[in-house]
Amino acid sequence: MPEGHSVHRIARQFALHFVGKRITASSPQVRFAAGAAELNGHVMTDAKAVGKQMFLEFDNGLWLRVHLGMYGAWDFAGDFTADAVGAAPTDSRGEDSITSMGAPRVARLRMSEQETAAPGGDVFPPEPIGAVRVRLLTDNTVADLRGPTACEVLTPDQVQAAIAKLGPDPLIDSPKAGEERFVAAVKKTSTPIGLLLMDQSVVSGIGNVYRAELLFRARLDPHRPGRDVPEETVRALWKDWTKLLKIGVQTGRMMTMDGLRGKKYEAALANREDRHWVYHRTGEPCRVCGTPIVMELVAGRKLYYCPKDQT
DNA sequence: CATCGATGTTGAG
DNA sequence: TCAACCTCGATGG
Repeated sequence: MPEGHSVHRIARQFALHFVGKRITASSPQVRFAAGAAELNGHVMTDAKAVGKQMFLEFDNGLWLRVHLGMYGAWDFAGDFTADAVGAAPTDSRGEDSITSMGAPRVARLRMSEQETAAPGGDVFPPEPIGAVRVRLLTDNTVADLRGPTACEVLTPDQVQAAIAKLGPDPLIDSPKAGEERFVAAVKKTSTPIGLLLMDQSVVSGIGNVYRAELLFRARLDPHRPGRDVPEETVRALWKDWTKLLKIGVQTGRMMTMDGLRGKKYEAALANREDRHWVYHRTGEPCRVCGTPIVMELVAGRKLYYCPKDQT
C-alpha cells in the first residue's frame, strides 16, 4: 500500500543488495512460474522506481515490472547493513530494530506500509511468509514478493512504453522538466485538482495520503478545476511534492507536518495520527483554524480537507 | 474469530 | 460507477 516514497526505498534496497549479483528466481504460483524461469540464473543489472512502479533489469535484457497496488509487499531477509535499512530504526509498535549502525548484521525485514525489521538468527534462506508470487535469491539476500497488482517480465521497449505513460517523478525527471510537464498537464483540463494529483499520468507517486496533505499545505480546494489553479500554486505544488517525497524516502514515513522540532517531531514519526494535517482526521479540528475536517468520497477514494482553510 | 477497510489500478457495464 | 484483484492489520463480538 505504498505511495511513491516506499517504492523508491525498495528500489534502493535492490540496488544495494541485488544489483550485480546472479539471481535465483522462482515462483510457487503457476501464474508467474514462466516469468520467473525467464529471469532465473541471470545477473540483475539495474533497479529503479518510477512513481509507484519498480523496474528490475537482468543481463539477458529483460525487465521485471512490479506494482504493489493496495496490498503488495516485499519481504527482505539475509545480510543487510543497518545503514542500508535507512533512518527508520523502529516500527510502529516501538519494537527494537536495527539500531547498531555500520556493522553488517543479519536482518529480516518487511517493507510495506509500516516497515519493520527484527534481528534474525534464522537459517538462510528463511521460509517465505504467506503466498509468494516471486522469490529473488542471491548468496546472502532474498526478496519475496506477495500480493502485487502487477508482476510481469517485459522487453526494453515495453518498459519504455510503461514509463512513457507516467507523469513526472521528482526523483527521476530533472526539476525544471518535471515541473513544466506537471504545469502543462494541470493547466489544460477542467478536472478537479484533487483528482489530478492522484492521476499517475499527470504526476507520479502521489497517493491518497500525500494528495490530501499537499492540498492542505497549499490551502487549495480539492474541487478547483486544474485550469483555474493559479500557475504559481501549481508550481508550488510540484516543489512541495518534491520536498515531501525526499523526506519520505529518507525517513520511510509520510511526514507532512511542517516545522515540528524535537519531541513533537519524534512523536509524529512514531505515531501516525500525529503526522498529518488532514488525512484520516474526519471531524477532528483543523490544526490551523479548528474547523472540523471534512471527508468526502471522490472516485471511490476518501478525500480529506479543511472546508475553511482550503479555498 | 469474523468482518472491515486500506497509502491502488484495471476493466466491465 | 463499481466490482475484482489480493493481503493482512485493526476492530468488534
